[in-house]
Amino acid sequence: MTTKLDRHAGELAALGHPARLAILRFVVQAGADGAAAGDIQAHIDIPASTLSHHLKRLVDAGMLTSRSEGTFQFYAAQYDALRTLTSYLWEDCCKRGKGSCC
Amino acid sequence: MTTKLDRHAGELAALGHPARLAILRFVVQAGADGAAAGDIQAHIDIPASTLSHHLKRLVDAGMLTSRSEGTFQFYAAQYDALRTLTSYLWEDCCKRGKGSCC
DNA sequence: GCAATCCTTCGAAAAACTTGGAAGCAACGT
DNA sequence: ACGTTGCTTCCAAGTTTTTCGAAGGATTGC
Repeated sequence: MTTKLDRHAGELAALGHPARLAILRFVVQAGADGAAAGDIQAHIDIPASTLSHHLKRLVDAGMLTSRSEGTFQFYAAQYDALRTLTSYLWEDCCKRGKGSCC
Repeated sequence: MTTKLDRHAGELAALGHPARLAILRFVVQAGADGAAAGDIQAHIDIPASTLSHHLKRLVDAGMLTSRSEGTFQFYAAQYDALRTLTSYLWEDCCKRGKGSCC
C-alpha cells in the first residue's frame, strides 16, 4: 500500500527537477487541452529522448495525462492532483503551535 | 546564477522524499517556534544521523531554518518560501489556453 | 572534571536518477 | 510502397541520493 505521504512525496520528487518543473509550468499554462511533446521540446530545448523520460516520469507521478492525436502526443496538466498536492503541504498548519502563518 | 526555476526545483526536490515531507509537515504544524530535532525524530522514527542529513537538506533548500537553544536544535518552517513555491506552480495558469482550472 | 544528552559529521556501500545516441514504431503524405 | 515526421524505448555510463553505524563536537548537570 502506498500512503498519501508517499504518493505526495513522489509527486514532489517528480516536480523536483528543473526540466520537469519547466515542463509542468509550460503545460499548466497551456490550459485544459495541454501541449504537444514537440511544442514542449521547442520551449525547453532538450534532446527528444531525455524529454520523453521526463514526460514519462510526470505521467507516472500523476501530474500529467497524455493523449495521442495522429502522430502528435499531447500532455495536459492534472490540475486536481496539483491542487491536492499544494493543499497537503499546508494541511493543519500551525495546529500545534502559535503564529499566524497561513 | 541560479534562476528562479532552479531554486524552486531544488525546493521541490527537497520535499520529494517521504521522510523529508513528513518532517516538513510536522514542522509546519508546529507553528512559528518550530520543533526540536529530538521531537521530530520521535515522530518519524528514523536513525539520528539519517534525520540530520534530511534536516540539512531542507535547510539548504531554504524550507526550514534552524536555531540552537542549549543542546537542543530547533527547526522552523519558512512559511514564506513555501507560499512562494506553491504560487509559482500556478503562476500564469491557463494563460495560453482555455479552461477554468484555477 | 566527568558523564550524560543532543545532535552533527565521517565514511562507505547500495540504490535511484539523469543523460542522450541509436534504433524502433506509428501515422501521414505522395 | 516509401520517405518523413513525431515521439518512445533500448542501452549504457556517469552522477546523485540514500542509508546508518561509528566517531566527534557542544552543552548541561553533578
